[in-house]
Amino acid sequence: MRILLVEDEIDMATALTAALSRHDVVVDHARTLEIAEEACRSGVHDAVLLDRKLPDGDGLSLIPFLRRERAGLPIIVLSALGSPEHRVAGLDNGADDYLAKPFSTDELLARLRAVMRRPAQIGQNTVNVGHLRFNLTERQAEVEGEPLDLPRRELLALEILVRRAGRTVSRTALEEAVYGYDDEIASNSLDAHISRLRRKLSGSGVEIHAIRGLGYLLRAAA
Amino acid sequence: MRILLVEDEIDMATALTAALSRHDVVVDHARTLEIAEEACRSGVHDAVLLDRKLPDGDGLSLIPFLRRERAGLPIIVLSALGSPEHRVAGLDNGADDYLAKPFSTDELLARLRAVMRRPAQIGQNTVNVGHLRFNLTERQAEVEGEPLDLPRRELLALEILVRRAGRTVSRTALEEAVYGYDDEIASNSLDAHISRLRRKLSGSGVEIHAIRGLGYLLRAAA
DNA sequence: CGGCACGCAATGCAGCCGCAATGTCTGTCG
DNA sequence: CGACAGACATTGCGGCTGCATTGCGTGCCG
Repeated sequence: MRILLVEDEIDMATALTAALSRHDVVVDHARTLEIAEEACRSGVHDAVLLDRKLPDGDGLSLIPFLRRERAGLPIIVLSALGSPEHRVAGLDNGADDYLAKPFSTDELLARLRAVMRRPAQIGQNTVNVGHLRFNLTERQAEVEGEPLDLPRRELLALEILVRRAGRTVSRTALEEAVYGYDDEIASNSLDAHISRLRRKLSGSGVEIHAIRGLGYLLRAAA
Repeated sequence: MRILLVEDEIDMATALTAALSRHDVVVDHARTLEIAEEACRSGVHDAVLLDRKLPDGDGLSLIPFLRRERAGLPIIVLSALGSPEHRVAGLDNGADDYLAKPFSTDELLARLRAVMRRPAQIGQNTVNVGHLRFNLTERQAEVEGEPLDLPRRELLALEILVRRAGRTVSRTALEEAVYGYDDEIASNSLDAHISRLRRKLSGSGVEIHAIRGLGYLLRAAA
């Protein structure tokens, strides 16, 4: 686990870093909003711990940026401003949790864990099923790190199946995704693509089931 | 928004219900773990507020059940036990947030909002009966997490039975749902589907009763 | 021109489902 | 109380539909 700590007081930062390190959390430290923005761009962090009183503004003002950059990134506000009004402000500005200083390190860690265990890969653009990983933005599939080159139609079919992994996808929905609206296909060529996909996915821990009369369904192999 | 409040102190419960109602939150109140379990099965709630000291045990013991029943359902623990150790215990038992009494209603509401805006609870339009879970939007049945693949007609029959779980469904209503309006069936094939369904549902804690002359009824096994 | 993608058709196959035969139960009536 | 009738349960069979797979031919691209 690697987190970004946005905090200007050095003592606080070093103490927190030490405490978190003892629990195998890697901490990157940013002293200002500006540095934090920069650090966040790397996209390597699993969560953000955010102080409010910073040299260049209120920590809360960073949240919209974080949400735009990395929707779903857990954000916990750490602040000496601990009144209910402050807490509400923090949460309603988009933070996932708000912890008033002083706090116990154990509680911080527990809240980190709580916030991290929510359904991770939503808002994130890669989906894992079995040993298959599918990057939705780059439209790239890989099996156990090995990139899997697929022809266009098969890729499109796999994409929609993966997007709705574990749920049945109707045949028409698949056809729409694979062929688009323009050219309608009057044969079983979709079945052919599925067939080839299956072969290429054998051994990836992923199965494509046919639900007779309803469509197809992709899921992790039993 | 509709939430389940698990709390045994009547004063606390009524005060909370009143406060939440003013913000358009519908509150269902359960006084014990047992009642809470039952209420949760309906699957209508968007979040759970959980007290710890309950007549029949620690509220935390309900969390595994909730997670099994409705993964991703937001859970906020409300407790007079407010030490860091207690908080850590609550969070590490699977709660999404932990709020020590006394707390401000505004903060509770803010935390509710925070916890609810997390990856839009995947359209969980799902009904639980016994160990059977039926996802109405995806038309997918599963028993204790294990997906249950059903052929079309059986699935349609199960769907309408589940939608009206605990109430009898007339034979004609079933036929309409299963066969549609077009082709009328002149035999007992519906009975056959029910029969096969029953076999596949054996051990799922669900029974399909025949109400002689009236129709069928699905409910949790005794 | 060689390779790849893909539409298409042919063939094979599995399983769903309608159907009917037979069994079981319940309520009613003589 | 016994017998019958009607309703539901269960099971096997078979046809037919819909999916799987493969091979071929065409067109696109390098």
